[in-house]
Amino acid sequence: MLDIKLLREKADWVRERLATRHGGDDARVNEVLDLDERRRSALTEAEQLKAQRNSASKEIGALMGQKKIAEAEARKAEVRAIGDRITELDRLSAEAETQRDLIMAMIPNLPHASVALGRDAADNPEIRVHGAPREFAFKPLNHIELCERLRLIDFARGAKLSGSGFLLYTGWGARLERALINFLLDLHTHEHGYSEVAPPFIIGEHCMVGVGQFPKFRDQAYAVQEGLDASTLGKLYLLPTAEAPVANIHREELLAEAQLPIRYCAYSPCFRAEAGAAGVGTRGMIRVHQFDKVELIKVVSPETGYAELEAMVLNAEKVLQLLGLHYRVINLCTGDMGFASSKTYDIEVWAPGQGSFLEVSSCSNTEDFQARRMNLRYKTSAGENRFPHILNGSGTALARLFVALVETHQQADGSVAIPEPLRPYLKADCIPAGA
RNA sequence: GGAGAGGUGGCUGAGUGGUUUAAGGCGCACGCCUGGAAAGCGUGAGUGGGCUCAUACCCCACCGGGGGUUCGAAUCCCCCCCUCUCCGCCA
Repeated sequence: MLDIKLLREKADWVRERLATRHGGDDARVNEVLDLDERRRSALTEAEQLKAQRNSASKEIGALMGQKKIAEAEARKAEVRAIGDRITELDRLSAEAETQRDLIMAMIPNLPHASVALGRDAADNPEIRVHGAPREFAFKPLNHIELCERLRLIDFARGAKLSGSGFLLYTGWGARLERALINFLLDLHTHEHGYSEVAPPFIIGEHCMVGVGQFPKFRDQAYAVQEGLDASTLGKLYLLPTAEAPVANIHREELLAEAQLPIRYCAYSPCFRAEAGAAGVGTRGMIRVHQFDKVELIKVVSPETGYAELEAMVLNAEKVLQLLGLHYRVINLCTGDMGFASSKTYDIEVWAPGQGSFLEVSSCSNTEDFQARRMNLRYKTSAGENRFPHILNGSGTALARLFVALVETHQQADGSVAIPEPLRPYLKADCIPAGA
């Protein structure tokens, strides 16, 4: 949510900034300003009348105390008329406010000044590259072939259980997934200073609104209902990312400045309906309805927000470095950024079997956009209440990391070598070919 | 799911229709006092919104949330949420 005061005071500038991003050019700024004006004029009049009524009621109380019943009754009749007008004005201002906030909730965040202008993914500047694609002395297999040969994933039975887009990890595959989760959590908690949290996987609608998933992307979520009781539908959702519950941990709170910075990491499965994406790259494990992810969340002061973002990207990159993977970091241009973000870095890992980069992490500073939506504030030592910056980043997504790992470290004999840092977790230095 | 008890400021705890601008206490900040402290005394302190150049005044709202009754609601009525105790069910 943008600051309504910013819209009032710098409407033209806001419109300009919004126009640089995808979906930002149809933001209904004028409508918001009009509703805001209507709200305030009704509110101001209502408040004046309420002040009148309050003092009149006090007088009536005094008259009653003095047993001047007739006089009191006369005043009552007077005030009753004011009451009707107040009811009407309250209705008008509440209506305008609801409408205003409904539209405000659909307006995306403003891009940070350092973000490159652009239309889409083709305009994303590359920030840095680590390593190089591995050269193979044999013809490398893609992850689907590898998973089938090594029985890491049973694609057919996964689909049999839940439909296409759902994976059944088996044997070494299941163990590798679990090893990766533990490896990531340990790395971020022990080496990078995050505290681990384990959130609910089913979350309230307000959490989705708080991080900006709703109302815009409601059709991308799985809604749950209790049994066949349709009246419970729409209240709870399967989380699309741990960002949704974890960023909301301190919603509606007023933190002390000394509590910042807050750094959380959390493992969770992520559920995505991927509505409209059916048939696009649905084979294998690159785009699925459920995948595991370790998420990083920070709540920090605005002064440190962007330094914390840079640090977060490095924390995510460390994962790929330790696993011996080739990757690049890109900066999403204005036209390619997500709804709630002011600045986003994506990390893409090289997958030899695909011959392409796969997005395994997206690190964003949402500035005060999410904090405002969830009413999370902190009190400065000077006593001022401010909205903190809220950052989120994948550290990292698992399914695609799994793909890059097995495709990159496959051996000529059909086995998959396990990078040294991961060995203690898998309790093995390779996934054997004959498994 | 059933029965009961609760939800008031940073904490505690009064308040069942009108000097309550939410008593009192604890804690907090500042000041006085003191060689310094404690005690004591005094002052101050919440959140959001409106008006505004103003973070100055003034005004409105806020006692879990939302409706209602009333000239006036923390207080009365209705619905919902949460916490606790017991029962049922259950990993």
